[in-house]
Amino acid sequence: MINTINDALLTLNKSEKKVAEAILADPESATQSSIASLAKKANVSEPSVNRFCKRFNTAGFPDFKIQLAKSLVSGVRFVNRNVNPNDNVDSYTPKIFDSTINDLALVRDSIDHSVVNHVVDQLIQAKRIYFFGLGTSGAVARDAENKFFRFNLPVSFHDDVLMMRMLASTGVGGDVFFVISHTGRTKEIIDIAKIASENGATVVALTSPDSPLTKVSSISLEVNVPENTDEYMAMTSRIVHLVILDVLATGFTLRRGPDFLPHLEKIKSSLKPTRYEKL
Amino acid sequence: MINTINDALLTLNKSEKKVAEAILADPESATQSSIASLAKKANVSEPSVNRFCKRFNTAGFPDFKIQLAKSLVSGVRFVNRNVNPNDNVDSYTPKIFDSTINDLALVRDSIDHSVVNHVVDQLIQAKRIYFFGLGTSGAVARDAENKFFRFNLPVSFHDDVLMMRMLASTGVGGDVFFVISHTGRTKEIIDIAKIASENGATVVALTSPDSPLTKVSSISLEVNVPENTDEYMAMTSRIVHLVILDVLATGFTLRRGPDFLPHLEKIKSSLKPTRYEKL
DNA sequence: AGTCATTATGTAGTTTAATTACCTAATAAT
DNA sequence: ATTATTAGGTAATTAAACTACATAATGACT
Repeated sequence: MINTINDALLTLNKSEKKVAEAILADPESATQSSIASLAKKANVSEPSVNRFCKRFNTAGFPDFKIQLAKSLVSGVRFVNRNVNPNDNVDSYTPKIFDSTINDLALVRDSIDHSVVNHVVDQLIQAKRIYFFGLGTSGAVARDAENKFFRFNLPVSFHDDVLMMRMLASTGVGGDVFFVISHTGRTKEIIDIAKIASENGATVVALTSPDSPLTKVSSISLEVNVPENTDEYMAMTSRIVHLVILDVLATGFTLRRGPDFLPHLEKIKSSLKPTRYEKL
Repeated sequence: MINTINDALLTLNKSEKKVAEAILADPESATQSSIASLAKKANVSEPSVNRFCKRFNTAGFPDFKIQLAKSLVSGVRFVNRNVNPNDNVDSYTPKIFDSTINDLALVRDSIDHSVVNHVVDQLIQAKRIYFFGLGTSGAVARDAENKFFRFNLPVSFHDDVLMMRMLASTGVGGDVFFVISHTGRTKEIIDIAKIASENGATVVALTSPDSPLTKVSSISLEVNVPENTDEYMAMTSRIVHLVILDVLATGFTLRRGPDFLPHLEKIKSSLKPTRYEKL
């Protein structure tokens, strides 16, 4: 809801914009105020508030309040301010969390489930899976390896472009090259994806929409995370990527069916002797 | 809310009980109906509904509806949070996102800011930073390296216990060993932290509360993420760890002050030639 | 630049919803 | 059985929300 309002900000009229800003400034209190008090706060008339509500496919103000209240529950909180030089621990800590949560919620609501399903199809059929990533995405690829090796099939991650290139050139049908790149514009990575693709291997891209990487891939999981314009704010795309890999791993496990669970349990319990018992 | 109403059922009057039952029969529709229609449905008068609402510490019927609506959102998400064998893409995808978001929101609201600040203190003073982690936490450590090397000080990550042990044994004051472990019970890791600590180095732990690791560390960032009991659900602690490292990096950048920003910009732009231009 | 069309916004009135005050019925205790 | 007390409903009041209409602002086309 908050995101919807935020997105609509530019398309709104002057007074509707005022209403939007009044709500965004303190969404929680908006859910508890009357149409009159909100109108006053936004310096507009009551019907303007009412029209604003109807614009967002709600029956009216009370219904809007309920929708808004609901949307606030999920832990998603709106961040209208970026981290700035005057922030202290108490202010920047929740900001970082909120912006991450916000991005996750955005992707949760926009991700194409059919593509997810299609990628799971490919992974299930794979004879071998390679996770490729550079820099930050290298850490994501590493995490993916750690997750997917549990499925009892040859999995590896690589963050060395020469290695990637060699592997891509020896790729065959049945191999899945899972290429992770935030920008999708890294030349080396695109080259490598192209080589793998030309060899008949399946190339799955986890990247941003309409990037050059998507054009040389068999399937693309396109994630639209707003670029961080300010220097202080962290890059959240890698977190979103990790969660998407969790989703894929879950889809994979479900496809494998319940007979597969003992195998996972075995891996889990293999670590027991390395740890101190819980009291 | 639903549970509260359910619990109160026995203590309620006859007509209030009718109201309660009418709401429990279809809570979702209750949030969308007027006091009149709900009264009619429960075969009571409107003031009875109103009295019912006030009994639950709400301002009145509209406020009650909002509270109820809120509780339904979180309730539904919480109860159905676990992935089960009957889930399909459309159901497991938002579940994974939601559980991650929930955990992030929990930690956001519970993390001790003074500890965060203290850790930033230590990192700022560090002559050298080592990030240690095994398995999944290895990927987190790797990501941390990628983030902190930008601060122009010697940073490395390690996922090899022998290497860690050797580095810990040569640790001195001014070194910060940043040890990441979800459980905080891995014997090797605890040994290593102890060695580093005994050598006078600073040991920062990113782990779960009251774990053995916290006892051998100088400072502990304690993260309480519910253990994943079911086999399907992914481990979200590593995501929380990554966000906490984002928070620390942000704190670090802010401490360094605005004079440091050009340095970060330099690193950022160094990657330009590796990428295709954005159209 | 002026006129007309269109959209935006506010005012006032109407309707609907919610609350309060009060009264009657039911229950329980003496 | 009578009275105190609580429960519950009716009706009146108040407040909130919505609608219809009027005016203002904007923009397009002479």
